[in-house]
Amino acid sequence: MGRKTGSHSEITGPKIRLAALKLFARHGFAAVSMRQIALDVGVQAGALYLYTPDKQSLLFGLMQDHMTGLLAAWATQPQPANPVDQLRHFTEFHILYHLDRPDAVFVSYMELRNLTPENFAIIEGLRRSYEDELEAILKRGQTTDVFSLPDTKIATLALIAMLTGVNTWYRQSGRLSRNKVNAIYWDMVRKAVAA
Amino acid sequence: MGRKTGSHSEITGPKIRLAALKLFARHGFAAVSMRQIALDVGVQAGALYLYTPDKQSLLFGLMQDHMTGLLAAWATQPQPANPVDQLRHFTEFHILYHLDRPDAVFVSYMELRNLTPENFAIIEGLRRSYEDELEAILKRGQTTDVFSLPDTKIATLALIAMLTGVNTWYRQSGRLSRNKVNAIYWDMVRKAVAA
DNA sequence: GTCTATAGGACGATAGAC
DNA sequence: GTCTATCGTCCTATAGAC
Repeated sequence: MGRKTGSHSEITGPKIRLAALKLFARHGFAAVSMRQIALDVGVQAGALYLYTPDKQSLLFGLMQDHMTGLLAAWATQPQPANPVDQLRHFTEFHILYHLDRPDAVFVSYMELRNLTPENFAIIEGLRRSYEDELEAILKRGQTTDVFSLPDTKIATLALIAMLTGVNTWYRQSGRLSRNKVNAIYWDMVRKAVAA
Repeated sequence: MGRKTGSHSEITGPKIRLAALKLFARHGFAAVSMRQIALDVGVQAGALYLYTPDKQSLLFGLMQDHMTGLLAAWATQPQPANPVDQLRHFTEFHILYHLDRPDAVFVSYMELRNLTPENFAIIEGLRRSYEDELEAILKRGQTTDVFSLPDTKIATLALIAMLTGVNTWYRQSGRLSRNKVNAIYWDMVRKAVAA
């Protein structure tokens, strides 16, 4: 209660990261001050620098963790036998993973231009790795003639853009369950790539 | 050359808007200062306020002009007879119009959160109007059984997200012509909504 | 119409007390 | 580990000279 000072950093680091993610998603990296983050956490601005060397590193860490977490989660997914099932699994995985982390997704897509060139290159590499996972599925289906695509790379980007778009309109209180959303998008994805 | 002062505002207004659009797209609204815009235009910061009451109005004007321009351009397009041709025409129109205005598109999609609530409501209304144009096409095709969609509203949002995604990767110097891009996307759009 | 100058405040980051 | 206090810089917006 009245405790104004003392050592209670148990979870200050994570709290800072969570507050920064929320505020960056809501107002944008450049529009959020270190003082606002500190206020949200309940510490003074100077205390933030015990946990991050600067504001840029805070942003980069959030984006890097999101992308590596996404890749790691996909890597542990079971791999169905045929390309159609693989694509369905990717579609559902992508939608659910992204719906679960709207702030991290938003920040990772919107704040790329606020990264230093070095940090930008790293995040772009991780994003490319994720795109390659989907493109590999499309290529396999193309080879076995279950998919028909004029350009697998562009199809990859088009599908990811379409699927990630869910985050711009989905609301938990809306008329559609997550399963229903999955079904609607899978119907379009399946047909879009079909032979 | 040496002219440092005097009256030469002939095109200062448009120059300010163009510079602001470029800088907002590149660095983000919150990260760009009025001084940077003035430097880019070649005037002092104070002079900007002859053309805009404040920074917020500058942003809002850019976004409003983009959205009203988009709606006006679509309104003048010829309307093909059947839903399939209408959808193909919308697909090509959307891709080309957006590829021609990457900065305005980027700002209009990324800076929504930097609008005041009143301005946000206006831009959202314009965006909704544009979405309604596409949904009307999908509904007509659904009625005549040439399209089969579980949910026309979500299909609308999914298609627009997919098409607008072109702007994230297209480069004029790339391997694909705009016509080829149109063809690739139309192939996927056509199949995605097909009965 | 544009300039110079500035008011008034917020910013990122650091230093030193506790 | 957190605080208070502060440095030096930058910000938006305005006032008044030309």
